[in-house]
Amino acid sequence: MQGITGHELSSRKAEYLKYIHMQGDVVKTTEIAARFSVAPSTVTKALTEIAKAGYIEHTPYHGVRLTPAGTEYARFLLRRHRIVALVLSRYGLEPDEACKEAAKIEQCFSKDLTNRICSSLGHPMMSGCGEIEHDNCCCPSCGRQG
Amino acid sequence: MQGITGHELSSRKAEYLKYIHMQGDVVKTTEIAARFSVAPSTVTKALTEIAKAGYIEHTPYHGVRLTPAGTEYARFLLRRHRIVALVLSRYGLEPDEACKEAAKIEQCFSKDLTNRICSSLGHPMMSGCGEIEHDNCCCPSCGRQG
DNA sequence: ACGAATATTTAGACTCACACCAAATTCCGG
DNA sequence: CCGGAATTTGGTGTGAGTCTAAATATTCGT
Repeated sequence: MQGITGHELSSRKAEYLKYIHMQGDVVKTTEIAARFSVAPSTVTKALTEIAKAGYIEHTPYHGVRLTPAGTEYARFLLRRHRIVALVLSRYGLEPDEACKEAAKIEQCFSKDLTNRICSSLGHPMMSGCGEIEHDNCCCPSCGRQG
Repeated sequence: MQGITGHELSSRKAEYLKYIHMQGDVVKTTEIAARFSVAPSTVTKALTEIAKAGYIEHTPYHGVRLTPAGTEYARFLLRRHRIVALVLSRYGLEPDEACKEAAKIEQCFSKDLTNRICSSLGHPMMSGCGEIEHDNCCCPSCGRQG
């Protein structure tokens, strides 16, 4: 959690990781390919690289599963998404719009920036996108740790 | 102004365009290359493409100058930058930090999103980054037009 | 347990954006 | 008008993402 900058994975790979996290347990290549409307081979290549980065464990032909580092990273991605969506909702966007727009811009927010905003908002527990977990928030000034 | 989405130019080209706008009048290839620390040939290539998109007029060996469309686009880019910086400053970032961080994330903000935020903020006239011009704001609900 | 259908991976190729270098070209001031 | 400086051209390389076709592995039904 210390080392995360928020830019370890490209935005596409981050999306895959978030999806894997949301599905929980083992996720198959085809499932991801269908969800993102890309060829299975595209997913295999990305998965191989995400695995090389240490966020997932890839058992060829049998799917992937998050590693502890992957779980931590996915939680950060989710928290970031929700924080960004929450910010947007403060500028008049409806929850679902905020969520859609957040998905388009969240990849630009570093972990530090996310944490500063989170902190400034008083570590909110909810956004229009769902509950915000602060397990890995580690904003320097954050009292919440799990 | 009607057609701008905010994603017509890649972020790198948008930076070049903003720089050209800030310099005013004719800008030379070498000047841009020096400012961004890239080889002149890299700039020439980008300039050719920006010209093809209609935002600048490129007279080979003599530099570039914004077209009316380019001026309009650059103004949008500048307004977007300042709006984003202003938003960040509302979450505890100091003006210069807000400006730096805005530079990193602004390219993700579509014109529509920028306008919604601008509108929600009441079409502010200033940000830590400078004066915000609403000439081309054209937020549907915006009364300011120049 | 076998073979077909399905799922997955591998290999090769493409695009786009960005960058570089070296060579050719153009410009400009003495 | 000539040479140095600026610029452009042309060729290359990288990284991310995508695709197709072919190879390979798994799974399921009989």
